[in-house]
Amino acid sequence: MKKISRNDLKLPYDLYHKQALIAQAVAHPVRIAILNVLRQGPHCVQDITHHVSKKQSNISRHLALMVGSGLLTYEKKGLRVVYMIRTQCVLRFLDCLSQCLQEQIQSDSQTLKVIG
Amino acid sequence: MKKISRNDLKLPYDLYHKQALIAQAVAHPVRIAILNVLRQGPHCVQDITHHVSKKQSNISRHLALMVGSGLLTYEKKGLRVVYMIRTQCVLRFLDCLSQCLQEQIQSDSQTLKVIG
DNA sequence: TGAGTATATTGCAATATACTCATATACTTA
DNA sequence: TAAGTATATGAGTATATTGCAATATACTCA
Repeated sequence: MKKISRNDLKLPYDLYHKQALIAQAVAHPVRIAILNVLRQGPHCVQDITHHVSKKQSNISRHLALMVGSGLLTYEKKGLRVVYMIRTQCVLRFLDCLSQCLQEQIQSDSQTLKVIG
Repeated sequence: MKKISRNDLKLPYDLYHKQALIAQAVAHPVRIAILNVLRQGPHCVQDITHHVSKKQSNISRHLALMVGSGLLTYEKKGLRVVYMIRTQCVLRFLDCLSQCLQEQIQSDSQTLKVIG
């Protein structure tokens, strides 16, 4: 996830790199679980940790990563830090993933039919 | 829908894992570049390699990964192996990434306005 | 101020990923 | 069959990611 090539792909490659960072930020089961919690509304770390049932330090790391990638934002409320989804696109993204799975399953069963 | 006691996320977690695999398969600049080539239509490895300007072995591995994740499929045509996008969702996925970037930029400039 | 709570960060160890070179495989055609 | 071409793969190395335990930081309230 580094090196940039020299020719006509230089411009798009930079764009692709940014897009990859976003996809990467979603590409982990724990992070998807977190996003599905936050989809219901803002939650503090404690609540998220409880829902996802992973260690707090672990959750904290994943949250920091997603903030860094621009997927999430947060507000400090006293002791609590309340995380929330930053842009609508993240939700579309999740829906897109669901649809992908669906389509793959359909495509698979199609293949099965053809094979017999 | 029965209720699960302690680890209520165990079931979805399996789903999230599968979704993460799909996101992961897209989460690399070279793979996004490849997808944008294949979006124009089926291409053989040679062509893709030329467009993306990376080593053939490297491209080959990325292709194999995306086939494994169900994003791509291929047909052997003599010496050539022609790769193509398997399901429409992949294209929506790419569009979604573009939109994400756009929204993030908008959100950023919004923040700038508020601050300064 | 000090105890208590929520969150973030650090230092590992284990594992996964990416890249490259060299080589193997599969196919075509002279 | 031999030579040539397109693609895939093995092996080695470098780097990134993940999870956990321990610790640090930040905040609240008595």
